[in-house]
Amino acid sequence: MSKERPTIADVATRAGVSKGAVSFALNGRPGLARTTVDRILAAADELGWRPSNRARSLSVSKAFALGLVITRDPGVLSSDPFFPAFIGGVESVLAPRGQALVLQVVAPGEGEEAGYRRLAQDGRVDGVFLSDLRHNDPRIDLLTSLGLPAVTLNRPEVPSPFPAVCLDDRPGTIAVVQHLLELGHRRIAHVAGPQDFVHATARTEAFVSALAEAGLQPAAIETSDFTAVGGIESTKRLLALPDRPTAIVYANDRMAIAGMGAAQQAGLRIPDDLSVAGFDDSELAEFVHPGLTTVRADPHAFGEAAARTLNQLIDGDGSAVPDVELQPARLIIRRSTAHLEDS
Amino acid sequence: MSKERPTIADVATRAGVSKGAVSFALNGRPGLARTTVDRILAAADELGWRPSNRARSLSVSKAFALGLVITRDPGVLSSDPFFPAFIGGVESVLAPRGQALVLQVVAPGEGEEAGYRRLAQDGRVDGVFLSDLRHNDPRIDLLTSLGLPAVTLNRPEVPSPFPAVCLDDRPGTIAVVQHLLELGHRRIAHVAGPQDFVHATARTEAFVSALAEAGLQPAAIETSDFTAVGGIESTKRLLALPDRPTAIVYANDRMAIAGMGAAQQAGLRIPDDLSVAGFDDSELAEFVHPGLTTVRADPHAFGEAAARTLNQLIDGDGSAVPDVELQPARLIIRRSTAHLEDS
DNA sequence: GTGAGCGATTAAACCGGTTTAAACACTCAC
DNA sequence: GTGAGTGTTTAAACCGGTTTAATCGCTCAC
Repeated sequence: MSKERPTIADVATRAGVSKGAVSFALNGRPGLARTTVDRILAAADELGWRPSNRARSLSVSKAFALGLVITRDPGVLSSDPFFPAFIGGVESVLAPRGQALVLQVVAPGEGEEAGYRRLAQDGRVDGVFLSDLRHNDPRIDLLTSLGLPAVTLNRPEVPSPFPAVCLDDRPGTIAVVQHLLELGHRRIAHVAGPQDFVHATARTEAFVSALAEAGLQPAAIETSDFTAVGGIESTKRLLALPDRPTAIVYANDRMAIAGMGAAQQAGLRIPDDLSVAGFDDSELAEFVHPGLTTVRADPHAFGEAAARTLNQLIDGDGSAVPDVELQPARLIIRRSTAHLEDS
Repeated sequence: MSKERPTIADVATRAGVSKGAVSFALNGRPGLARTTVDRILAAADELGWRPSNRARSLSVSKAFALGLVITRDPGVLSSDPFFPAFIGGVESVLAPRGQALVLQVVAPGEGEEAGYRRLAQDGRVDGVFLSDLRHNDPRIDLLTSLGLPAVTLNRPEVPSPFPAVCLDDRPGTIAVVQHLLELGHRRIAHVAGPQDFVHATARTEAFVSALAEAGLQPAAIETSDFTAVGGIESTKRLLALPDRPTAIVYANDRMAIAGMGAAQQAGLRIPDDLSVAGFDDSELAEFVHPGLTTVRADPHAFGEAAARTLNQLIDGDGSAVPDVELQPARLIIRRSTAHLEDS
């Protein structure tokens, strides 16, 4: 019993055919007699043979892997509820197909471009996910010039050569604002994410337009950075305003939870003195005190759809792959938002 | 200007030598005249040639990649502060060496073994990180039989064929207990992680022995699951005890933050009525209200050390690779722990 | 009986590197 | 002038698959 794994030649010998025949049988190509195919598959089975990924990679010039470059500060990435679930969704598509996921975490600015370049030039992956899409995202041109297929998570405003998989954040944000309006709030502020991100501006615009719909202006808009520290600083500034807002809509849960902490620290009761809403429905949102009203998307489904779409693009014949529109995020009402107490 | 990337043959032609010579020059093998090496390297440079990973992989039977299988429920993985930073540390070692990181997220129980098996049989990786080490971890035998090199994060109690990279959680836990003792607490409870995890029992044992040192018994020990829901349930049970504990030490921040929420919900003030401590120093720990006293490790350094050690093992000549002991976790005191108010 | 036509099969080239063994050029000793 | 020895270089095999072009064995038509 040899320890070496069998090669295609071993299978060929055992089945009494040539290497080529085994390859044909394995890939289900026509031109082989049914009986021969069966004999070959049986022989492969008995030997426990599985084709070598490396050899296949070399001869067909494919990596059988997809890439994800996460451009974030590791500190910021911590406790981000999106990626783990997204990756889970991606894996659920890749695993049955025998594909792998290659992950890169790079700090913003430094090394992002190099990261994609390495992935492409080393032939590590057959395509990549473009997450955290930015306005005029330079990565689109970069990937085009590298010839690396990609799928964008959400849609860039300029026409892009890549299919987009979209999860619309606006309905959720609009629902938050309407919820607060129904509770009687009129001075509503927003703590936004960095405005170079497409999803951040989408939330901000939805916030503004939902208010406009009701004939109102934002009490204030703070542009922050999705981090806890950022959330706190913005919250402090908002609370120091002469006409303090009665409700704050945060662009993510992390800023919301941190902001809630800051408000409580400042002696405000939530939701009595201040209503707070987040975005993401991260695990802790339900369990902080008070439970955070927020917006829930489905990052797992996002990952599945993105992986499927990217594979379509890679396997396809060059014809356009249609964009995918996912179920939009929806409002989850908890205890951090309440009826406005008349002052 | 052709679009095809140059191959080693192109370089050889341009430098007027054979393929073999180019290979020798690139890998810095002796036996080539210095002038020839220079000429070859110059030619490679002019053509912008980089050796094909796929071809190299096939001929040297290496993947130039490491694998990480995360066995967790995607929901539980969310907001885990360890992995993003750990992965960041790993990448910082892999990137300069041109290695990639292959990630797999599998749900507990189902598919874990298959995950490692795939990684090994497909030859995707040259070694893996064994995280979330369990007692009598079946993965150790599995990997041994698969012939896949590995590094364990923390040390299994039975002798293992793999080097271990360890970050001792005990000093941090002991420091928490001592801190609470100094504050006058005597009825201290513990919410532990699942006791099949090595790091979970390490924290529990440290908790018990630190109390024993002071001649005390734990007020209670709840075995939970590291999740927010679990933390809440355990907290409720602890608060319902006839002799309610005055302080609770949680095995991670997530349970601590959720537990704090539950206690507040129940009308308790923290830290006046109940002191609370966590473990991890996740991003939110500093910013929830009140700020969470916790224990900070350095997952980034953990990742670096693990990657370096795994590479040593892979590149090595079969001689044993020494274990690595990292700087232990240390106490971060915030507002959630306070002097015991005499009742 | 011969050649065309067709399905089944195979030999060999190929992907792009690494590696081994042999060949080569050159100096030096005898 | 020959042989041994040394330092360079190369041809060719190899890794394990895929793919192309050629071959083989048949049947069938004329």
